[in-house]
Amino acid sequence: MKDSAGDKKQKDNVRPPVHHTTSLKQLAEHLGLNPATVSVVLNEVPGRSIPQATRDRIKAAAKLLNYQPNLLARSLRSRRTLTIGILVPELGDGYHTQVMSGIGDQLIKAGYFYFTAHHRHKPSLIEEYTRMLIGRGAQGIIAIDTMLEHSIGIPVVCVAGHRHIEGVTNVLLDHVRAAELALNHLYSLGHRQIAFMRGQPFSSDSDERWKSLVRVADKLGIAVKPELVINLERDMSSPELGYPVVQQLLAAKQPFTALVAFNDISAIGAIRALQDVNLRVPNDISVIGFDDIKAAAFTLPRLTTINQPLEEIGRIATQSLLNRIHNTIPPSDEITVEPELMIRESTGPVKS
Amino acid sequence: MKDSAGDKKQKDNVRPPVHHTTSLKQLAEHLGLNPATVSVVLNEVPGRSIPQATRDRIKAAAKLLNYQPNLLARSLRSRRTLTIGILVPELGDGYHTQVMSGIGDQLIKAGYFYFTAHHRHKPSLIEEYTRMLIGRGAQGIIAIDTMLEHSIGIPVVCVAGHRHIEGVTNVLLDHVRAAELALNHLYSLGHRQIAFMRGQPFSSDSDERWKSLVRVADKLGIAVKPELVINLERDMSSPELGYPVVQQLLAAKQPFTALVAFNDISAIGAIRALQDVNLRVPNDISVIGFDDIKAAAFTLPRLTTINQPLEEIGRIATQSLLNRIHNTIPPSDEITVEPELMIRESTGPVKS
DNA sequence: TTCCCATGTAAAATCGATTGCGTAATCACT
DNA sequence: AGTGATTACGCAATCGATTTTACATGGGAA
Repeated sequence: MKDSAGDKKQKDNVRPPVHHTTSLKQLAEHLGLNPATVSVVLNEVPGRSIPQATRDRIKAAAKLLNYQPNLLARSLRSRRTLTIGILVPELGDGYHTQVMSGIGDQLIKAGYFYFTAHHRHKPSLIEEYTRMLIGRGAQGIIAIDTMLEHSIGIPVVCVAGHRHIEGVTNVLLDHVRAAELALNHLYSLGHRQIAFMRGQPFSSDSDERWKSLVRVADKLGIAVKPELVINLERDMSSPELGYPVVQQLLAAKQPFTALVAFNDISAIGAIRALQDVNLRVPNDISVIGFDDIKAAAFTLPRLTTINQPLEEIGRIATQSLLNRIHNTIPPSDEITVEPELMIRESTGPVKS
Repeated sequence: MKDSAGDKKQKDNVRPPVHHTTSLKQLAEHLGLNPATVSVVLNEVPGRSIPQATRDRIKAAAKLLNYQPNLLARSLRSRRTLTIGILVPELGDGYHTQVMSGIGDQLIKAGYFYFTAHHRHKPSLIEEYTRMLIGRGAQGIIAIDTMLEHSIGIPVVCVAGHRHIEGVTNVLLDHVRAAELALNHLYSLGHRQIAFMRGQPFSSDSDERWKSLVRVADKLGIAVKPELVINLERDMSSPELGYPVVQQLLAAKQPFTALVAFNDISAIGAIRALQDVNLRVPNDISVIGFDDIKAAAFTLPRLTTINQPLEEIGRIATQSLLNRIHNTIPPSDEITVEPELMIRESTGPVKS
C-alpha cells in the first residue's frame, strides 16, 4: 500500500484535483457527449428524455472529475447571481454586525452570498457603492442604518430606515413602544428630572427615537428641558462617544436624576463620565441604554436597556428581501419589531 | 426653468435611467459601431488607433446611456473577478469585525469586493464555504481565526493562523513579545501567584498564546500552577465567556493576586465575577486582558491589556493577499505584528 | 409497407464583454 | 501610378454555462 511517489505534491491521500477545475465542455468531451446533454442531466431539467444509464454515467463522471459549475457563467446566462449587497456605515460595530450575523445565517440557507460595503456615512460613497453592487450582480440590497435617497431599480430592504421609497421595505423597531418602556420604567422609579441624549444626525434612528421620546415624555408629563438635552455629534462606535457630552451636561449644573442614553455604547461612556466625578449609578443617577448589546449585561453596574432583537431584525430583513426578489408574496412597505425592557442595575429609585 | 412634467417618476433632475441597463452591444448599435471598438475605447486599450473624435463620441454616448459594463461577463472572459472571500468564525464579534474593517478599507482601494462567510468553527462548513467562495470566483481568501487544513489552489492569507501550509501567508502577533509585556508588567508590580486563562481549543491563537505565556513565565521564575489554570470551552463572544470559569477558579480556593485573561471579552466577564464576590480589581486581584477592544478603555476599572493592531492586521493581510494574487513580490510565509501594553486601571501593585 | 411520433442526442444561439487578427481605406512617397 | 505604411475599424473566437431548436433512429400503428 505504499505510495510510490509519482508526484511530489501528492503528499496527502488521493484527493480530487481541486486546483484544475473541470469545465462542462471538458466533462462532455470526456464522456463523448454534448455539453448540452450533460447540463440537462446535471441540472435535472424536467421533460427531457435521457436514459437512466446515461444519466448515471454523466453523474459518475462529474463526481470523478470534481466538476463544479462556473457560477459566473451560469449567472451570466440565467441572470440569477444568488448574490445580494449589504450597505453598512461601519464594520467593527456591535449593532451593525449583529444584524449582519442574522442576515448571513438566513442568506446561506437560501443559497445566497453577499457583498459588504461600508461607507462611513458618506453620501457619495453610499451612491457609489450602490452602483458597484448592482454592477457586480447584486439582486437586492440590504441597507443597515443607511440613508438611501431614492429607489435604485432592484429590491431593497432598509434596516432602521424611515423614509418611504418605492421598492423599499423598512424594517424598524417600534420606537414609540421603546420610548414608553424606557420612560415608564424611569417614571415608575420616581424620576421626573430626566436628561436625554440625542443620536447623531447621520444615524438613521436618531430622529425617530427622539420624536418618540418627546411624545411619550409629554404624555407622562415629563418636561424635556433643553438644558438637559445633549447631542451626539461624533462618528464613532466606542464608548468614548458618550463621555464628553455627559461632562458638558454636568457642567451645565442642571439637576437631574436619570439619563436616557442614545444607545448602549454611549451609555457605557456616559456611566464612566458620571463615575469619574464620583456620581454613583444608579444611586445618584439612573442610566438607561438602548440596543442591549452583548456587553451591556457585564458592565458595572449592569446596564438597564431597551433590547432590540438585532439578529432577528437581520433575519426578517433578509426574508423580506428574498420575498421581494422572488416575488412570492406582495411586499410590505414596513415591518416593525418589538423592543423589550431589560431591567438590570443601572436604574434605581430616585433618592427621596 | 419649470419642469414640464413629462414623466411622473422623473421628479428629480434629469437622471439617467438607472433601471434599464445598457449593454455594450446596444451602445455599439446606437453608435453604429462594432462592440469591439467601443470596448477598446472605453477600456483605453493601448496600441489601438482610434481617432479622438470617435473616442469622444463613444464616451459621450456611454455617459448618456449610462453604460455600466457587466462585471460578470467581464470576469468570465478575463478571469479576474476582483473578488476575494473572507472566512470568519463569527460576525458580531469585535475582534473579527475590526480586522474585517481594515480588510474592507484596503480592498476597496484596490477595486476589490469581498464575500463573507461565517462558519462558527465547524470544520465541515469551513471546507464547504471555501469551495463555494472559489466557485463564486474568489481570487483569494483571507481566513480570520480559522483553521485551514490544506492548501486550496488560490492564494490564502490566514490571520492568526499558525500552521505552515504551502501557498498560505500567516499574519500573526508576536506572541512571545506579548507574553513578555503582560508578565513583565505583572511581575514588576510584585505579582508571583498568577492565574491563567487558556483560550478555547478551536480558537487559533489559543495554543500559541499559551505556549508563549508558559515559556515567559518560566523565564521569569513564575510558577504556572495547574490549579490556577482555567480553560475556556464555550463558543461565545460575550463577556459571559469569562464569568463561570472565574467562579470555578475561586471555588478552588488557591490564592492568587493576578489573572491573565485570554482576551478582553473574557476579562470583562472575569472582572464581573470577581466583583460579584466582593473582590476589588485591582486592589485584591489584578486582571490583564488581551486584544484592546474598544470597550476596554471604558470598563470599571478600565482594562489593562495587550493591544493588537487589529485594523492594521487586516490591512497587512489584504496587502499580502493582493501581492500573492498579482505575483508582484515573492510572498512571505509569515508576517508578525507587534503588540503593545496598554496600562490602565485593572492592574496594580500586589498588596503588601 | 408507410407514416408518425417518441426517444436520445447534437447543434447552435445566447448571456455581455474582451482580444487577436484581418482588411478596406487613406496617406506618403518615389 | 505604383508601393508600402498607417489608420480606423470590423470579424469572429472565446470565457462556461443554459436553452431552444433540429435531427437521426427505431418502434408501433394504420
